[in-house]
Amino acid sequence: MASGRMTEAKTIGLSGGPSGIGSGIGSGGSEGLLYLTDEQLRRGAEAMFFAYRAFTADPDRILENYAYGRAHHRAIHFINRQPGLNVNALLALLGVTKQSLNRVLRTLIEDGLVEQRVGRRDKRERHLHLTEKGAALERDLSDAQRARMRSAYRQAGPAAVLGFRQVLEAMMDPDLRRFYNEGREGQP
Amino acid sequence: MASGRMTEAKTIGLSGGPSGIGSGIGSGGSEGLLYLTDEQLRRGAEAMFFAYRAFTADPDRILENYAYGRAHHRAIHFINRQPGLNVNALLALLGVTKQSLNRVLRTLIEDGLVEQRVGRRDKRERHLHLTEKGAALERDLSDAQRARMRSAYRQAGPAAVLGFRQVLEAMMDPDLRRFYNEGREGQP
DNA sequence: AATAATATGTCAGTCATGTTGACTTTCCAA
DNA sequence: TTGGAAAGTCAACATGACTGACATATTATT
Repeated sequence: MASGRMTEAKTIGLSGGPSGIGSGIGSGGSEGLLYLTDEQLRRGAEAMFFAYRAFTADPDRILENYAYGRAHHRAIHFINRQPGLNVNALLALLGVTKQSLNRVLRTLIEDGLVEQRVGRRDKRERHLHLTEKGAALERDLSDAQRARMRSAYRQAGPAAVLGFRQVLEAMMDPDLRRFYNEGREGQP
Repeated sequence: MASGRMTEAKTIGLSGGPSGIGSGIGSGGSEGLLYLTDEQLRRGAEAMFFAYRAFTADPDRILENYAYGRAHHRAIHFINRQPGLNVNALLALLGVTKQSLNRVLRTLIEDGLVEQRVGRRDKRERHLHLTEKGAALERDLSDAQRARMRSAYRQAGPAAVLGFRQVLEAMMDPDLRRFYNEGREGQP
């Protein structure tokens, strides 16, 4: 029982009217910059919120059947993406403390989803790998997540997808953007 | 002290090499659907994760100075967006239980950021409004968030922004998409 | 060889935010 | 007048963050 989402929670059904907050933009000139108005940006933020919720909902549902949560999913994702990475690297990607990661990692190792290998060059390091069992869960989770992504990509089309990724990339912290783009400088 | 993020947490500094997971796509024909490969979709998911983290980081930093967290931000956002909405409507937008919302809402009301007005037609309903103080915090928070969004939008350009929003919209749950689009069927 | 620094792991305590379940009060509507 | 809806509350609990302190290997430096 990891999450246990949405049982008492209400489903939608609004009532009120519109609001009208949006206003001018700081940086002068009217050269077709309507997409930069406060209102447009507020809408973008709201879209991020709603989309992210949907984006995490499918894997969360799967995780409920295990004793795992979103934190486990993230760890599994990055270990799958970069097999053999060490704990510090994973820590940096996840942006949490080692105490927090440790709890997650311990259960994954105990349950035989993740394997630690002592570093050859530096024996202090533990290199992380998914076991076959771990890889199986990873596939389950990312299949579920990809299903929604694929459907959204299809609906929006390749040009939109390109823009989607450009904006997301521009939003990231530079260090993470670097990691995100690792080994594929060519493709946009 | 709401969040208290990033003090012990590490900064980036990776080591390992690339992985190479991506594979074929389920749905046959090679009609320029390279953007739908598993690897591309995995990358999209990762981009969502990194971008969302950056997206919430700025308001989180502001919230640290108050006794508030992200949950308060979300409540304030929607009350600002749709002044006068009732508790049930807010519940549906946030997707949490009323007990969970209540805790947040109570502190916001006690601290004088949110005002409840008894419904005129239905006196059971409480319509929620931001006070001047609440509106001030909302501006602070959304200014911070918008700064990053604006910068990302500028870097990516109007065409990318259009695509960005199309993909996010396609990812949302239908009910929330309806709310998201409320009162602006015209504009894309 | 001794010492410092690094990588990892762990214990203990706290906090924010989510959850269930049970129950009350107020009020609308059939 | 009675049933149900909207709101609010109490209590208990889970998860995943956090801090601080400390232990153990192992590598790097002096």
